Amino acid sequence: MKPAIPKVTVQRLPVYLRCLEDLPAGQASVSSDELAAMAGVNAAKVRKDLSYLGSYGVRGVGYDVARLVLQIGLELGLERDWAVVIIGVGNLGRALANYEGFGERRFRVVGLFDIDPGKVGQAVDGLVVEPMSRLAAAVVERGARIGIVTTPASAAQHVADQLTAAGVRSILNFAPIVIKPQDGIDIRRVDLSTELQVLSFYLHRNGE
Amino acid sequence: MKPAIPKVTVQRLPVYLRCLEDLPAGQASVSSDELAAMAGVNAAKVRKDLSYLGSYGVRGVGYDVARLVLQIGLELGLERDWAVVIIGVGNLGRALANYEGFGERRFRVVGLFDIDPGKVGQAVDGLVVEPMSRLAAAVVERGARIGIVTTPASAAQHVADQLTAAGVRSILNFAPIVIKPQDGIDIRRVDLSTELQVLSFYLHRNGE
DNA sequence: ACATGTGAAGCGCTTCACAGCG
DNA sequence: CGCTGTGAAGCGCTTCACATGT
Repeated sequence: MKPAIPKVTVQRLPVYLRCLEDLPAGQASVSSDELAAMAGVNAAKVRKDLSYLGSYGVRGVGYDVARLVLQIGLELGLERDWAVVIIGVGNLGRALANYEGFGERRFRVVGLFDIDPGKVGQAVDGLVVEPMSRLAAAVVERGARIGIVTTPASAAQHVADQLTAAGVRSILNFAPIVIKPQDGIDIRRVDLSTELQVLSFYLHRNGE
Repeated sequence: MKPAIPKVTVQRLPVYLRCLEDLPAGQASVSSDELAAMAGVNAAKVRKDLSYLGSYGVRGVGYDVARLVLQIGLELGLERDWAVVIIGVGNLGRALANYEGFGERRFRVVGLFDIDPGKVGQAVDGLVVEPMSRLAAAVVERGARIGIVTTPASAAQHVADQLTAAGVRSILNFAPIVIKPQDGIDIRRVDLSTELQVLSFYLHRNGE
């Protein structure tokens, strides 16, 4: 059996994919050196990462771009659509609902939900905001497997539990709190304020 | 001299800080076990991480909450204001300009810039969108050291170079491209679509 | 000749396990 | 006794260096 792909490699695959798509249209082949420069990593890492997908390079030449794009897409499960629901239609939820980058990768936003009756019924990017009472049924009907949480911190754990109960298996959490996943549920956290604090640490340390 | 704090620890400090602030108001002390449960890590990691700050725990008791909050804040450079500029006033840029979470940590948004003349002059969260021609002067005048890039991918590298030339030392990049930093410049990337692709990988791998 | 693929060494972080101390 | 602080072991990722293959 193929060895499991290391977590860090999984996180870099989308980066490589993006770099490959940014290559000039006519370029059929790419070397690990070239890809490494684009992705901001070193060449050995590129080769090791790609080797987990199998041997798709040609010695003395490089990697076939089209084949590599296909293979990374297959590995990431991008050959199919993924239905996504967004919970919390504040500024950030609205921005994500409108974000074109999701559609490019076949992530379809199939539902927007908010607890605020004042927001329910509003149209956002072609969807109508629905009440939380509709969440469970909507997740099942529309086959959503991914939920994006953009609620305030105070609501995030409860919302994640509701998503999980409804059948969502993966959650992208923008709320500034650590959500405790139930068994088998995969949660990724994006904390905007944390990112700035990390930058601030290094500014501070470097004498600012 | 105090040993350098590992990168991974730096990334966890903001999480601990948030957990400490979420404790009940009356709670003066917290154990590594309790903090670990809140932060979603194990207790040994908490103790090791906090030991890099110095010895602020009391054996048999735990950590003094107020003292730890202060100490982490000092380490992260949060005792002062940080001026931040945002480049690219699309949906995401607008959402970030309105994001209250930055202000809580004394990150002040002091400028919004966009290349689109149609956006220049618009008011967003108390600020007026300015043209790119004002960027360099504004960064200097207002002492900005952090830039947030929410432009399309095609503009991001050029914008980052302009920010760097103007005196910004750290960049938070939301554009879906790897920006090459000039020497001494610290760049963090937040790629929303990448996050979903990582989730998709594990869904796919787990049989969906 | 040239670039991949890969054992093996190197490195940093995680976890263990217990000494140290209130 | 309870919980922190920390050497040391364990583990996974990175990087090297070169054998491999075209």
